Amino acid sequence: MPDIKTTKPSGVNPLFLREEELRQGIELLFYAYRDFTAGPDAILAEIGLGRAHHRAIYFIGRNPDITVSELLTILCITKQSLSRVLGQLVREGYVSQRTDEVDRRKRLLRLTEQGDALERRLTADQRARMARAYREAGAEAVDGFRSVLLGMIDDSAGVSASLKDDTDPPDGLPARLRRA
Amino acid sequence: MPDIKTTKPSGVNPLFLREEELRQGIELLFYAYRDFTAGPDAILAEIGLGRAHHRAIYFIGRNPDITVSELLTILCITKQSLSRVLGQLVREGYVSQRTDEVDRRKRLLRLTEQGDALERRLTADQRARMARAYREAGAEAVDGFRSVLLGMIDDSAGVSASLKDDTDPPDGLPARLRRA
DNA sequence: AGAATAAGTCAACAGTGCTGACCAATTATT
DNA sequence: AATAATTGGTCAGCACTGTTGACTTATTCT
Repeated sequence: MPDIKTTKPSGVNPLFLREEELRQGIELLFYAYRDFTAGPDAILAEIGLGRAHHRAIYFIGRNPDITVSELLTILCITKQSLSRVLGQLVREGYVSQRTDEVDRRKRLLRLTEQGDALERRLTADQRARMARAYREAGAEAVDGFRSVLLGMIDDSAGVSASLKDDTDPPDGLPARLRRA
Repeated sequence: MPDIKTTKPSGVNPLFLREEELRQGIELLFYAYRDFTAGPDAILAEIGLGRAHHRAIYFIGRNPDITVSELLTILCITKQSLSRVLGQLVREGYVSQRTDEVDRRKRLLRLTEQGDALERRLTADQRARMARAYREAGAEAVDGFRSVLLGMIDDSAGVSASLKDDTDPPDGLPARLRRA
């Protein structure tokens, strides 16, 4: 039976070290996400919205004139799930829709001023937290943070602009939305 | 209007760079978490469980003989929410409860063999993903990843063993569960 | 004895995923 | 011109997971 206390000393079971290292990563991600969403969630609850609304608002704000199907690609949820959220945001004046003149099937989404105000209020919380963590950890750590997270993302999944920063989009998506 | 393509060249608006940097971090976290939970979720759906069950199973497996209130501290949910999930796990044979002989109010939680098997199956997916990202990014990046995530966690919130690795627990929690 | 703690229970509600079955407008294909 | 594919939307129902609020039961601490 392997001694569970031989973590620090050198020359012990590397498989155990690896396992422990991975589990710490898993837990860090859980805790960070838990605390990362708590702030916005509290604000959202006050105005009768939820986390899904925040996500939609965030990515619409980040990608003005995004279409519904592009948003679906990013969020990885069903059209029906998004529809409920988006409909509510439009009805309550956070998001505006207009028909694309080139392809009149498409609805181009934008934040209204009210939507933009809410987006800033919600994300301010997260930006502050992220900024604090970046500042405390240092620039080098930030690079590591980003490259590990990037490696965890499915290459086939939808990703918003400028994360996987290739020279230009080789796929069918519009310039601001890429896959990899 | 600021040129959105002047990210790389030096000597441009540092506030814009900072904002962009923070937003990329926010998005990376969203995408990573989205893809990180997708695998286990699919397995759980097959057997009629959800993500909350995974969390409970994970932390019980990680902290054998954890009590209900300690688990609540980690998960940051209400007793009623946990009760529903935990009751189901006990009824379906994934988790065992026994009374603490020292303080007979406490219920010590453990995974059964079946629970342990499910835990391994669920987490295997996440470990593999984490391992791949670690391997691709390198040891130095992993350190950065960890220190940034650590900085994002509320110091006052509940955290499982061995993350905030002080010499020993200065608070009222048992040795294996710490706050910071 | 009385207060505090740990756990559990019942009920109701809200948010957010899902499937399945449709409809309508528009565009692309043959 | 007819047909197919795409884009967007809707309604209904269901499951999971969080919330409040109100209580009960054991057990331990003061």
